[in-house]
Amino acid sequence: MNYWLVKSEPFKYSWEQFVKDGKTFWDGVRNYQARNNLRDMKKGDRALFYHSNEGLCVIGIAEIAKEAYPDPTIDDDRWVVVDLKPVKALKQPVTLAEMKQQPGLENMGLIRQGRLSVSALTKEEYELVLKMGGTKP
DNA sequence: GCCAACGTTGGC
DNA sequence: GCCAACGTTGGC
Repeated sequence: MNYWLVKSEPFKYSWEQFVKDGKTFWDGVRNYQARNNLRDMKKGDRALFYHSNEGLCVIGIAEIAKEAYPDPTIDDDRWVVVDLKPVKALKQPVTLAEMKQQPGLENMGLIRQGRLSVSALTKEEYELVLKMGGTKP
């Protein structure tokens, strides 16, 4: 099982909307590194759902429901999407500021390379963030 | 709204 | 294939 972190601007697609939809395909990735991460996702992997721009916090957990397939929204086979479904919200959102202060998270993709919209997490990082959010895996 | 970080593009 | 210019992202 692998662990990931995906970012979304709440204006564009919020956690609330995600929960309401029950499932979504993760499109709009136009960055090769992020794309490669998407391709590495396996069904059943877990991903933290992060709100950028507003909130600046990890707000919930998603699960990969379907592995990467060509982006249906554009005619360009360079880009792929994955299907995600919500698992649960964190009891307590974990903010970027908290994660920056947290020993053990200094190598997180989100902190080292803030602009990357899809990044990989280690199991330790993933579990630490959940713990900070008062949530059991 | 500003600015830093980073990726991409295009001229040579 | 290098590198400067430019565009985009996202935190502050």
